[in-house]
Amino acid sequence: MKRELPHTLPTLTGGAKDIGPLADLVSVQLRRVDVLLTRGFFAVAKAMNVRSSLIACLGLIAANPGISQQEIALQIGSDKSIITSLVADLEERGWAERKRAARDNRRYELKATLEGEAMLAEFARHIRDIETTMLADIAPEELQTLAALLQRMHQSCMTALSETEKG
Amino acid sequence: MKRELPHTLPTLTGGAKDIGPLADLVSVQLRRVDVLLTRGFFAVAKAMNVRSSLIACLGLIAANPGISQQEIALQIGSDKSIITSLVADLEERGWAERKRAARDNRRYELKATLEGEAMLAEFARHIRDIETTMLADIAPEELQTLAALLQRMHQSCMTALSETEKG
DNA sequence: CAAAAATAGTTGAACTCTTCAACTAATGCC
DNA sequence: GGCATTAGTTGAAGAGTTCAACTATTTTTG
Repeated sequence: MKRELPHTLPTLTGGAKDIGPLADLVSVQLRRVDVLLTRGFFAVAKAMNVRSSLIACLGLIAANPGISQQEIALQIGSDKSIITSLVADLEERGWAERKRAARDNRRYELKATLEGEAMLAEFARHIRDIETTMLADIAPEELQTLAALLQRMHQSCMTALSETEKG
Repeated sequence: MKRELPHTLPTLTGGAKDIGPLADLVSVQLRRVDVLLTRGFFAVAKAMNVRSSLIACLGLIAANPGISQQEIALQIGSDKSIITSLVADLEERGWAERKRAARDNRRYELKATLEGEAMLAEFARHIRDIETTMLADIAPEELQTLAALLQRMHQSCMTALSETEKG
């Protein structure tokens, strides 16, 4: 039996430390929480014996049937060669299928299987449980506010990035 | 000159995709934004020729003079062996110093040099600029609300984790 | 229409980062 | 004094990423 959590947990020695002169940066604040929440994500992934990137990949496929590997790579922000191995893995596990696109024989059209969908649902359920525990002190309305804000932040970032790209 | 951004940018093919059945998870929403914001962080780190973890390490040292490598490892959530190489790197660059603790000759007491502090300040300035651009659509009050909420979320996560640990 | 350019996907090599176990040295405890 | 614990170092093994080269297919274009 391996360790359940990917990192040694911060043991809060002497309470929370000052995290330094970068503490007022949004990206630092965000990451600080993300690191903790992601522990849960990794723990579940490990318990279910999958790479966490596999989940992200399958999630995209389930939500966008017919998506190509190239599009997944762009969406996830990784190299297409990585998607090759992820999709192969998904296929072996019977969670996704790929068939050549009718109109373009280079592309694969990916879709999730029923088993894949079920697996995603189970995964999501576990994560939800962990998040409920971890965010016990935060009111549901606050989480809704957060979700809406994060949504707009994502949009704002994407806009800025795409302008940088062409500019 | 290498690429400025660590990943190929999502090219928004056909607008934002549905990210799937995990979309309502807080950790997924958070990570989605974090990934984008972190691009800026990595870009600056690369431009200044440092590993981003080096910055995190130096930030902790600057904020907590006399901190030990062990404590840094706990705080960052990585293995102590990694801190060894990070601190060695910081020392070579003249950004931090280590001397043995008077009361405990096993520990190092780390502190940032003036150059280290200056470097951190410059780094923070660059990130702030990027964040300003990326989050142009978000009002300052909203970012303050976010910061406060993230602060409480972090606290809530830490509490939950420490209970899991002893329970 | 044929040649050239671009796109989807695969493969493998180099690189980085992380994890883990083994080791030294110093401290604390009975 | 002997034994367990803690701080730090080192190196090997493993996972993940980047990158370039390659095949096959489509699109562009002269």
